[in-house]
Amino acid sequence: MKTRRYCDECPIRDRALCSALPNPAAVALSGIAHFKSFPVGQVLQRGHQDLSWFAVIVSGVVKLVKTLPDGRQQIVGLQFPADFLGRPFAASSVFRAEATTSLLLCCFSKGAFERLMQEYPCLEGALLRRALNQLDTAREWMFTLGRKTAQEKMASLLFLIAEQLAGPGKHRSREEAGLELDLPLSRTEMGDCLGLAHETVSRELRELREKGVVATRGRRTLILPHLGMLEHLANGTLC
Amino acid sequence: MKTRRYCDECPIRDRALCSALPNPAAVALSGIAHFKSFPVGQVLQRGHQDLSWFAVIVSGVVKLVKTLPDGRQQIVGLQFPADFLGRPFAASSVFRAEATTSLLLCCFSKGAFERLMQEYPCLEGALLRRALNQLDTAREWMFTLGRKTAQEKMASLLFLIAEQLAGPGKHRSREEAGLELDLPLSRTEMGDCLGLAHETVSRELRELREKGVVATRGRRTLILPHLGMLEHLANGTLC
DNA sequence: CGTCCACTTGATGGGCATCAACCGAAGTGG
DNA sequence: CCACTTCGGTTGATGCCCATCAAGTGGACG
Repeated sequence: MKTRRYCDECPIRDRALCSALPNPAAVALSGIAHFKSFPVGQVLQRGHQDLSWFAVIVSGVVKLVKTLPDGRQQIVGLQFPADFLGRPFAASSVFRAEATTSLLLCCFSKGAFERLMQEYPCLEGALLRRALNQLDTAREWMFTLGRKTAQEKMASLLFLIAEQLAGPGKHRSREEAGLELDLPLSRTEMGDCLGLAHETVSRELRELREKGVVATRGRRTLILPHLGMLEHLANGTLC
Repeated sequence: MKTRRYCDECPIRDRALCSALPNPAAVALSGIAHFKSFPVGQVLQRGHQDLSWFAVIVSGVVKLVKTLPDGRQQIVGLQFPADFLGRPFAASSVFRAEATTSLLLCCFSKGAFERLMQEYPCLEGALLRRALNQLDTAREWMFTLGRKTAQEKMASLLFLIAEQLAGPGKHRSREEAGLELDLPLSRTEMGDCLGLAHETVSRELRELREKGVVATRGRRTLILPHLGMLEHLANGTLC
């Protein structure tokens, strides 16, 4: 479950937090890191409970969820490989964090990480850049939630997933036959991202299939023959 | 329009960025600061255009807006006194920033501020704390947009505004007769915050008035006789 | 082979958008 | 100072998008 690894083999070495640090800080960081793996559905953090670790996602996807006592749920963040997990400067987070796929994390203990932050202030700078990017992403998503139609929402989500999982440098498939990827979310989880019912997700996915923008194989495999079209649908710049 | 002031008189001195800095950094920051005022509706930043300044809001409210070519609009952020404006580490912002009230800003030139960030790394830490709080706020709002009813949305917005404008230490009114404040937003702007039509905002406001949770005087004055009730309505923990 | 669960598909209804008319306050020009 | 315009806001009528309820399907797994 808990192992040390050499950073040289790390698949996200080029994009993760550590890549943004000058050498001494990166080496110090690697000194306190441990790899851990988790199964699908593993709860990494309960809401309003304190948090004794930080981590970087090596592979897999994590959802950040807010739930109301009456059962209403909304996914307020998706974290992909190279993203940072945890909430510096707060004992707890108000959101629940849960693995939507099997997961490999590069973990740091809260104490050790914070000591490192004091020693190497550049770490704060690197975290700031990431936090600001997350903020931009969250705000873009607020538009999606508030103003887009169900179909535009679905297209937006699929496009976002495609960008993250098969983005620059990660060609999981031959480009010609269309991009192919494994969906890291169930229909219900997609609905929770978009403020939609899972039935609506299913229906809109069918619509997209009938439009030829999307194809599916099984429940979790998605084929995107025309990313440009998908992006236009997502942004309402078509029709 | 552009004046220097002594920080001692600054009404947000206790909460703004500068208050989080050790003395030398705070003094250096004050050295590059200039006060500027702007009228209602002033556009501070066009989307996708570069940004040559940073600022802290001294008084007034700023909205961050995303607009689609077809006219759909969503307010993705509200910035209140003591909040930071600007987007470090990016030449431009994708969002438009506009004053929803008359405004007083404490401005810094981008270059001078960035030089200061290199000299005093603690500045980055202070910005990181603020960015993470903004991120939490944005994510809470994503739940509101995705899963709440129109009435809960209205209650959430009024509660958020009340917290910001009359929060800890800012008693604008006698507590007994109910909290009283000036709304910094028009009906349409409230709709743009909530993903609602302005007609719906108007109707839900009437509902809240009829429930006795809210009273109004004129178009912009809001009276909140029962903040606790409002909070419960906002969170769906009533009914 | 049977059970379970994620997913799909259909039927119905409600919440909110949209369109339209009206109102009052603030500003404008004569 | 008053008619006119403008604009933000309110209220009503209508309809559509999507939630909800319900039933059915198929794949995964014991």
